[in-house]
Amino acid sequence: MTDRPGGQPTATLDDVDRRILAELRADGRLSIRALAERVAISRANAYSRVERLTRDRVITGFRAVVDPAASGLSTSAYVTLTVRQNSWRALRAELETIPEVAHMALLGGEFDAILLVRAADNAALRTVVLERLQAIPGVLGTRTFLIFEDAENP
Amino acid sequence: MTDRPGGQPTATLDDVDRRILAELRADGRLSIRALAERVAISRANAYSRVERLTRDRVITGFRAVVDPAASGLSTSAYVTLTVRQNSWRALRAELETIPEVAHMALLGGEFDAILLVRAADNAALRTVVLERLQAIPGVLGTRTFLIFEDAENP
DNA sequence: TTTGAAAAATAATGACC
DNA sequence: GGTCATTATTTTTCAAA
Repeated sequence: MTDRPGGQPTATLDDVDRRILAELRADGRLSIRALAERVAISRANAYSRVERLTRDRVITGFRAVVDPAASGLSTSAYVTLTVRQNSWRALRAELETIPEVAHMALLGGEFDAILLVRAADNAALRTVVLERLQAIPGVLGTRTFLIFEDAENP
Repeated sequence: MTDRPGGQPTATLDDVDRRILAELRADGRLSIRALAERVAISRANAYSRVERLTRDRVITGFRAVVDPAASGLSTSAYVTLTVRQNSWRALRAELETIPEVAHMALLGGEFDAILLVRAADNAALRTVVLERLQAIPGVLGTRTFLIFEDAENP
């Protein structure tokens, strides 16, 4: 059995665990009662499994999903980065200070990294790209792809 | 005041609303009590505001965040699509049937669309790209960018 | 909007099978 | 793992200011 960076052993999830995760991804506010009923296990079992999954960092959090447009973020874009070094840690730390960066990924291939950026409007997007991203040491270039429409799967 | 597709009027969010959204994005399981305390409003006020934000679809759901790697999805990639027509609705409907597609976006620029794909392993990713995505009518080509590491912001 | 009160549901724990 | 019982919290609604 291998270990993950967090130190917890890589749990082997059984079918019940997977069903619990599916239910909680669909509705993170399910009560333990309702969860246990849907997965057809006891409340105590549901309780201990959710606790274990949370402790082992399989479940990393519970979040409200907010509609970006409805909450004032009307412009979204994917921005690819070409960077000089392999200092992903430093780059990531830098990117985490930019609230408009919703998701970041280190890539293989033509682009070194790609960012999902959500901003209030085109001007704010422009500011993020030109004044924040291109100001980061090591960032050699950016390309911006405006998002016309997007959706999560579920 | 404009209307959004859903039919609800575009709510003008005040500062209290924004603080509520920030708290619930950080912890979607905050009790109304704790939320009211953190935002420094009454329970009744917190209750009615969360209800309104949910009714107006500013809050679109509550989800558990599951670590893809820890839950058995060890390979992630961004896959760009070049598509023939502008039938985004049909394409989107097709993509929604592929569970490995976590996020999809219709783009402007060199690529027509981009997908965040999370699969069990490289073989599963290959199957998704070659047998599911390239089998969709109208999809002319794909490019796959493997993700070495990724993170949400918060 | 706030505060207080109160009923119903749920969380959380422990004892025991 | 499951079941039962118990206590603490929270939700949810209502009334009053």
